[in-house]
Amino acid sequence: MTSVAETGKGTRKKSASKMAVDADTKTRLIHAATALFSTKGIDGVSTRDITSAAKANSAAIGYHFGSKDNLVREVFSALAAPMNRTRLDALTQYEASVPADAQLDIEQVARCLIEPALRSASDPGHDAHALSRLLLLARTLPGPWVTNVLAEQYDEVFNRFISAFSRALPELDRETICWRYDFLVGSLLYASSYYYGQSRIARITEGKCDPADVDNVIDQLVHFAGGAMRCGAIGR
Amino acid sequence: MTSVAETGKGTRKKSASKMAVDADTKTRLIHAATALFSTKGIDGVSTRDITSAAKANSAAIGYHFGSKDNLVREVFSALAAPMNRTRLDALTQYEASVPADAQLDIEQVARCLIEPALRSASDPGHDAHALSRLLLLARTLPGPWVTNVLAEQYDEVFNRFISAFSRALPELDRETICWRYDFLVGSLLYASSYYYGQSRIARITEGKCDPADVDNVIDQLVHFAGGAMRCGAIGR
DNA sequence: GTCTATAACACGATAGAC
DNA sequence: GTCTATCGTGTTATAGAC
Repeated sequence: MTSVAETGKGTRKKSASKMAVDADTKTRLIHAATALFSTKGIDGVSTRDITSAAKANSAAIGYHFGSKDNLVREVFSALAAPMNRTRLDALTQYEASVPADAQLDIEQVARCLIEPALRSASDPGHDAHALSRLLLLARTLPGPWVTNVLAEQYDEVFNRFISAFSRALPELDRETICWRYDFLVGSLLYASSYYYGQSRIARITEGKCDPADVDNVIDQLVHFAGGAMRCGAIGR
Repeated sequence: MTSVAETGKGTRKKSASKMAVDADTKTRLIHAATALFSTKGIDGVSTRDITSAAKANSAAIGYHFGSKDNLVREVFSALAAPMNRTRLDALTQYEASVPADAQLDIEQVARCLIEPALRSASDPGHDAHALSRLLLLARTLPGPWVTNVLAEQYDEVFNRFISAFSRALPELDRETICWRYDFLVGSLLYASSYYYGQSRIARITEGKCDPADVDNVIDQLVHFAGGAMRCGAIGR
């Protein structure tokens, strides 16, 4: 762990000295791609845009990733994994703070899901700023890169949060909870889209609803989620 | 076509006889573009894809629309206008059925918004099947075509439904209602995306939640909307 | 690993015959 | 109003020098 263990690779990587100190080409490419995808989409960015932004030559993507599509896959995974770890950690921590036989609080559970997403989506300096847009793209224009990657990154989140909501809402059947969870994800992604392009809601409400007040958006959405989840199942 | 009637070319459109019986080129282009955009996005479809699907020659889009972007605008408007007319008509009709000084029912108002969208999104034979995807694209990748067109088509819907929800929820401030309305739009668009590509919710719930049962999806979402709208404002 | 150069093709737009 | 042909530019991917 401390010494040689990590260097053994096909051709010996970087002699274990500087990791991301001055960012090697591959890392720069990933960062540049992330930033560009977040503002122009995937089809809207060419490999040349990326390599020139990363100050690499135009063949670098082919060399390091094989294809543009593989690059997209790596970018997406690199964004989704830490975001979901944050969510799951927050949920774990909250669950640990509640007695084992007690009900969970719906809003607290919802907050574990919502806050990390909106917090990073609203921060242009945060890498995960791009993530919600990639997720919306994955939903709207499923390209080849979507396959498996979405499932790998999100199935665990789904299962953990469905369990938590079930524990918060013991009287509600699982099917209803799954529907509402998914609807909530839609609201969350949509709200994340406030933070690129001009947001419609600010214009149409003449600034009364201002996405820039992130804390308020989070509170509003958490409350929205609470009300939606809490109401009784359909009697039909 | 038996004689000379169809040969008149210079000006003089179609001599007012057959309108869309055998679909002139311009109409065929719009239909082909709608279908293609709905499955491959806008950047994913070339003008040549459209003209060949419409069995027109490759210069037809330039001639009839001037540019690809104008075509996109026309496609979007042609889809959004009737959809929103349906929604507004449904709302008008419901409002007319309620005494002037009475409260409106939240679920009924929500249903006017939700049902037309999901009903057409889930029907592949319906032109507006493509609309929700274009709307998601407009949110994710705002291209030049978005400008003004979104506002023209949706501002009235926003204002009318905000008023209706306000009448249904007199104790709630307008700002909160606007937030919740917008979150609800996110859920609705996301739910519409069930109907292209493979839907995640069916897989992950092992078929327990099946988008193919459109009536159920509508009921679930209407109920979700009711619960979310109804709960009290944030006390803070 | 980095670079130049280019292959091989797709794009939107348009000119001009019919 | 429809067609062919093509212009100019863009794309991804790759071959080969260093």
